[in-house]
Amino acid sequence: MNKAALVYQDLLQKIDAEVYPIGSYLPSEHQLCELYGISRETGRKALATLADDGYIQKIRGKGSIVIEHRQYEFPVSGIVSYKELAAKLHIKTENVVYDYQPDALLPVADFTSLGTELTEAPVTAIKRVRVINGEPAIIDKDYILKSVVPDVPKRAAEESLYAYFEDQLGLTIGYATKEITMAPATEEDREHLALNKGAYVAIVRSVTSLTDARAFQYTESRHRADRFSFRDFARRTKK
Amino acid sequence: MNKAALVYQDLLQKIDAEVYPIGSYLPSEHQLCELYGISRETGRKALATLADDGYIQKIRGKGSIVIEHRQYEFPVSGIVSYKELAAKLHIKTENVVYDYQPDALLPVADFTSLGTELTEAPVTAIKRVRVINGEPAIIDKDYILKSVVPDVPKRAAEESLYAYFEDQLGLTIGYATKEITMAPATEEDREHLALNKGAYVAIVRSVTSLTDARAFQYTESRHRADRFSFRDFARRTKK
DNA sequence: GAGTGGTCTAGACCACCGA
DNA sequence: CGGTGGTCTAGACCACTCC
Repeated sequence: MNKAALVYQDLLQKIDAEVYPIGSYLPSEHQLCELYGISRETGRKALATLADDGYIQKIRGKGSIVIEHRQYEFPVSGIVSYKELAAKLHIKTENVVYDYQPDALLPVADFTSLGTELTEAPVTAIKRVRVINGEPAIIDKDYILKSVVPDVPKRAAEESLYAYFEDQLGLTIGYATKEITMAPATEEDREHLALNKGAYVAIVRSVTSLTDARAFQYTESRHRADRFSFRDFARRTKK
Repeated sequence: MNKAALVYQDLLQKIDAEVYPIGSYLPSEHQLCELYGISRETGRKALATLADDGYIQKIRGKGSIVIEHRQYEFPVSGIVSYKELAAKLHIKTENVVYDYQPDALLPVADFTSLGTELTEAPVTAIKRVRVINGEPAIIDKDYILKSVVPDVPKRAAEESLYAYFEDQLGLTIGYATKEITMAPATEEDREHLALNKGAYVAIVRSVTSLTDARAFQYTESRHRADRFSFRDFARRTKK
């Protein structure tokens, strides 16, 4: 880990432990240099990351004040493995794979010099129900490009896909785009999520890419409306 | 505007104009120094912002590749004034204020050394319907602390609250936290959004703060489910 | 080996805040 | 006025990619 990340970790831990409670100021940038034996720009990088993540607000002429920050929450936020979240929140969870197709096809948009083009790409298709504390809460439909991950064992889907990609295959997840919409529950939703007619579901569609910018996974998550919650922290961009 | 922001703007404009199309590489950091007459760290800051915003992916040893990025979308994304968005998207929009209380009270969580405490704070309370292309789409309920903004003219609510805060009062918006949930439409929702019984609404609750970390506005937006869409770009955080 | 991005430094000048 | 953060520089060393 680099110096800036170490300072970030240390400050964050001290914020959580209320060494620096909400409303108080962190040490000044000059003080951080002395405290950690770093240059000012390095300390500033740590502070910038804390600000990006919503933990502090920097105020010119005054200092960096600790602000109320978002908590870890369930179940949609950034790119965190479902299993990682469940472990952090001490939630009993289980994945039930109810459809597994190791050789499926998915229409994929290709960016060519002439524009977008639709082609069919070989994927592994997996449908799972996330059972939280004994109740079915989410349906996940995953489509994983075989050109990047040739084989996804059913066992990996029952455990954690992310752990399989990162720990077993050594892939590094880079970024994802997500879209949240909502719609009336379908027959399939009602069956697997134990919903009544007229119920709604929140739908989260996401495309996940590696750090080398290869998109390799498309996911559609369908959440019970009464269990769905999403939190976001946003900064005002200068005009 | 600072140099990094200028370079950011210029690169972004060239990405939009497909001078650097999706899948191509931006000039290297060394080349950026010569092109813009800047130091490397300044160029890196511009690139880092582009990466944060989801326009490029930096690949060590190779360069900065342009990736498919999220478009401007309606109606919830970052902190952008509703009016700003509508103008950018060329949408005909109108705000109908159907409730205006210049002297209301709102329970507010106070962070004291002993923990959180609930107190009642004087606010201006405003309820509006956002009419998009002639159809009511969103209810906004705004509560603005009188300790920060003593007076909110009804006229400002009909135009743009953000424009009033920033342009008229000289306040600078810093950041906001948002939470998205969904629930069955209430009687009030059905009346103002022209919904049937059994319909659902998406609810976006947000707290907005200034750059000096003073929270001053609480907003609850209730969206027609069939019109609601939210997009997000997230990077995988290193473990 | 040449070129790329990743990290870090030491120092400079500026703008803002508060006493 | 001293202390704070905001910006920018020129240079160094490293890790990685590709030929």
